[in-house]
Amino acid sequence: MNTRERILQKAIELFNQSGMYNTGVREIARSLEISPGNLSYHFARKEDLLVAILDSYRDLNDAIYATYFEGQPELGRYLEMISRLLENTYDHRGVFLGLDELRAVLGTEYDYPAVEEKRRSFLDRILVDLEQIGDLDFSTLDRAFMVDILAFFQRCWIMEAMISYPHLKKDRILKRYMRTISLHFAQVATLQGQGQIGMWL
Amino acid sequence: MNTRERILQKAIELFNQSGMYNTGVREIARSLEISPGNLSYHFARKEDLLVAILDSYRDLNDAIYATYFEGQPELGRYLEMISRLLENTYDHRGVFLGLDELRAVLGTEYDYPAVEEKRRSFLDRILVDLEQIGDLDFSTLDRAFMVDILAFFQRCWIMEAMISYPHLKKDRILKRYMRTISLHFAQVATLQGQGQIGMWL
DNA sequence: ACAATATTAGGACATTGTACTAATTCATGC
DNA sequence: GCATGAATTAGTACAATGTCCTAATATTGT
Repeated sequence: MNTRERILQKAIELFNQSGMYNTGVREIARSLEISPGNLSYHFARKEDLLVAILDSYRDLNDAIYATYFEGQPELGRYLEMISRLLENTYDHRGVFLGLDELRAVLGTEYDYPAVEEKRRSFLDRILVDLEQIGDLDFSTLDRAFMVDILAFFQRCWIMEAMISYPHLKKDRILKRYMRTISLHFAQVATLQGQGQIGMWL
Repeated sequence: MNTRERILQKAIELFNQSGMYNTGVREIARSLEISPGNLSYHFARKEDLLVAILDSYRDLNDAIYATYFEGQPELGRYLEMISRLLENTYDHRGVFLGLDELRAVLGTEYDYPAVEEKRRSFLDRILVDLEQIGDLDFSTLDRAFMVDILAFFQRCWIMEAMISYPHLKKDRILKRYMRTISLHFAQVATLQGQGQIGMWL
């Protein structure tokens, strides 16, 4: 692991621990036993660290989606994928709490609308497939509204989690929010689909 | 308006504009034409500003709830109240984006779990009333789950709004999220209730 | 081996939040 | 009317921060 990667790893760790604003670049450098100037060489601005972490987050997310799309559509598999997405978000939670900086970066270095659009189109495609194989049924609830709900949930849950349940362990938090999202799916699941939800409730 | 109130007002304005972390105490002082020392006298730490803004937010929220509870329960009145709650949140949005600081303050000066618990109990009480008068029907969707959904929404919408739609005007944003919440109510509204939702869609 | 490039260390700089002191204003007693 | 004490204000000092610059060292390619 080269220096750049070590810095990134440590930044993620410290940001998750105490937040972006409470973690100084000197603290990152000190805990890696490198000089501030060295850190500054690899990441000129603190913002660059944030962008790099966001990239890492997005790459892992993409890989998780890719694995799902390789196999057959199935509600059970989809929920499993969501749980991996939530875990990835949790592991990068530090950057999602520095909203002030995040806002500054979005729209410049990081193309957030594109990420958002991809998320929505993936969601829609997945729901269509799940309806086709008979796991879901959108006769009582508009599919577009379901996409809205899910997209909103996936964007925001980590913020609520860190504010409302900062003391809970990772497992408990993930379990809690997987339960919530499963309840949403229970609303639109067919009998066939219901069978694949039970384990998350 | 005394100096303390002027500072508070300006802090809310500047925090909303550029976020907590991008607004220095000297900038607040300069735009009020007072000395940094004077500001430091009224608010020793920047955190104290945040706490004061949160207090202002909570007081206005309480007043809005109080007005609703003075009258008769009705879905239309409730939605109107929600729109006022959303507006109040929007007007204090600056502090909700400084999540790092927010987390530090919550649990010490500001009793967030209490606020949260109050919100949930109010929500539950309101939904019970609306079911009783025949505007809502919770035979298909658990009322507790509806409380979860609404509480989650009210906590998080402003963060999504500032990240996803930073360019939109206040009116458009409020309209958008009132539509979303109305769609949630449409799921559990009786025919009698449906009539009071239309104007928000 | 040497030249060119990449990496590292150390420190300078402006800016930040905060703390301190002295000056000024204000309110309240007589 | 004025003296006294408290409240408010201004100005500045301080440590810590993010950023930048320069010189030294390590690495690479030929």
